[in-house]
Amino acid sequence: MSKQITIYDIAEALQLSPATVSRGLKDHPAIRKDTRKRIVDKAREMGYQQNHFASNLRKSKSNTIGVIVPRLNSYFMASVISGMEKVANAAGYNLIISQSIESKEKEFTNVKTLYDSRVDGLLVSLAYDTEDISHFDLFLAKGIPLIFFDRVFEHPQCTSIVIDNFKAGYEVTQHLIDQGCKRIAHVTGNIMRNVYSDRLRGYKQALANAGLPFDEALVYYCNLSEQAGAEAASHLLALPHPPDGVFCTNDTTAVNCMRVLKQAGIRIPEQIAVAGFNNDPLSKVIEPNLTTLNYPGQEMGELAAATLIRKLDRNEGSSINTLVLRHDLIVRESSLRKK
Amino acid sequence: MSKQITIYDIAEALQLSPATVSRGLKDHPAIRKDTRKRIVDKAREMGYQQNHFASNLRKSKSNTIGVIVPRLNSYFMASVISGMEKVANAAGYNLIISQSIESKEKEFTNVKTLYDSRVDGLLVSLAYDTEDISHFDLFLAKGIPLIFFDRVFEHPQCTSIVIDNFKAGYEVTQHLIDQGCKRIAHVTGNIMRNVYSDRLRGYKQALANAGLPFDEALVYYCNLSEQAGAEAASHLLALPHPPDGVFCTNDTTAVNCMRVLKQAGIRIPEQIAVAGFNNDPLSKVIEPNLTTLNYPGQEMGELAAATLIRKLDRNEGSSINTLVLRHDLIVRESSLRKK
DNA sequence: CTGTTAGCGCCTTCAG
DNA sequence: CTGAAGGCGCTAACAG
Repeated sequence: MSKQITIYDIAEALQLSPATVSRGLKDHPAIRKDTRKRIVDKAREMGYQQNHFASNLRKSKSNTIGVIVPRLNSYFMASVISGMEKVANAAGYNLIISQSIESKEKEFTNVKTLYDSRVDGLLVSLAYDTEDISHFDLFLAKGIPLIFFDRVFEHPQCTSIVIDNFKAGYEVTQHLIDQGCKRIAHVTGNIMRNVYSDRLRGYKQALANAGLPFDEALVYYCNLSEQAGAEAASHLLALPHPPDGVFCTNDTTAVNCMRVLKQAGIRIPEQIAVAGFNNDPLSKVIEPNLTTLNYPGQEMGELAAATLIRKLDRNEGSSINTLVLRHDLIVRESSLRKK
Repeated sequence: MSKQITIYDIAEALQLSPATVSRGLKDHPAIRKDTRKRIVDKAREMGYQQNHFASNLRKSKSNTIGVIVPRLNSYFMASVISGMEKVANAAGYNLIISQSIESKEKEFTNVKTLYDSRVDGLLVSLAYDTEDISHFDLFLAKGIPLIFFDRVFEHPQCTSIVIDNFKAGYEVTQHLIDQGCKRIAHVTGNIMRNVYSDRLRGYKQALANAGLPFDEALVYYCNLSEQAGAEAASHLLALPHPPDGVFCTNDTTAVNCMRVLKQAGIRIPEQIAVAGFNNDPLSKVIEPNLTTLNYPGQEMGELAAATLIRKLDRNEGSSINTLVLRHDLIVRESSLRKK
């Protein structure tokens, strides 16, 4: 249990004042080059490590970033977190990650917890059923930066990091149309969330542009779980006039949808073409391989963290409100109909 | 920027001393029921929130747990973290997560960073190429609890949380043997890691018990990536005497192995049966569905966190050295040969 | 059962 | 360019 070295120990060893040592360890301009060097060298020699608590207490800053995500256990979210961790770590920040489990109540508790642990900023992807963001008010009121990613909320004080979900939804749908589909179903989540409403808009727009009718009966709202995918398939097959194409807003759902379709003896893509969303590893494994949309999770995580850290370090309220990442459509056999 | 309420404010409002308030906010026994209530009520009323930095500074404790994992972006690891987060959060601890990216150098840096942020304990799954755990010495020397999970290292001071990898490897292999396989290949990772060496031992033991010869040429060592799975398949097919069964130590590899085998026109499981490991969602999607071993990731995360927290809160060096979680074999079509 | 006191280690005015 | 001094908010002796 070796004793902790403090700046006082260094000061004593060097016959300096603690204040000077403190400055020497930083970038303080009013310190001579050589004394700074002596201080830094001695600090290393003695195995000094800063006590962040003392420093945080003094500065009221934690060097910690709070993260709230709906769920951690998906490939997409794991990639996002991985990206955030990488950037944050490199910049000397720590991440505190919490899961809302898709519930606004839990999200609310998480916000409070993170507030209490004095995070310097917040990176949030909203829960399934969050209606407003008043629970973030205590952050906004204090001017603590709040950045949304993926499932975002428009707010003048907040930056949003997204992909162009409207365009993405349009592209996927257009692709199915190009393959000759005339009745395209859409399996999606809670349209209170931008990601789903925007994709739905894109879907509708593509239909409209192609002169295809929009049929509300072909839109299936669910929680996008494995089971929901299977149920969606059963539901669509039971329709008086079943679809000849399905656009699911995530790959898990798409893949489970395909499974049930195949079990029902439907040929994919000849009878029903399928497209998913996210480019989950699943999409490369299902047969036929799933056409999907590449959602750059790692990049989104990196960008979100970098944006927040820039705000924190420069202490500036950047004027950027929305950052849109590039996506791309990945065409695979599940949607390639021989015309 | 509303002012922060401190225990002094509460003390003043209640005409008490800060010390009493501090005690009242805790479970301190020497406080009258009613004054405790007055304190708690007033604190809530004034919107008091504890300043953890001050408290940590005073107590030299951070209420933070450091986590080091090889990679975050797998379903398995995301489940583990999810479990840890749940337990830690409930117990008032925060997690600082860092990735070694399978490199011992990065792992070393992570250890230092976490040490500097004064985590109360460490949960670690070792990187691919870590040879010894001397870089954890500064933790061990200070008696900071260190718990390994999944990829563990035997050490008297550390608890390990694992599944019985020997038994698991044995069971998977035995299952393939039961299906009539005579030449079973094994695709695995760095056998410096217990998870791989134990499974290999189980594999060998099962072969031995069945009177089947062990053939080193049938063991393929790789990094268990998607690409490695594909390469393993090509390699095995090119052998003068190819296998009739393959046991891969993760599902990603197994699935990509199957893909290549299928492309080569091999019928699975008739010509070559395949089994994986982890019960990744992938395994239910590949066709035929992959026989695999259910690795309880979430439970492992929960158990690891709970074990650490128990140590921290009771401040006891429990005598338990290894905790073994239950696993089960999940049999699916990829291995079911009609005899 | 409650109050007094003395720091935890650091940073930041204010003075030299 | 460097030093002295005070305090961030909390807790744990030590006294009553």
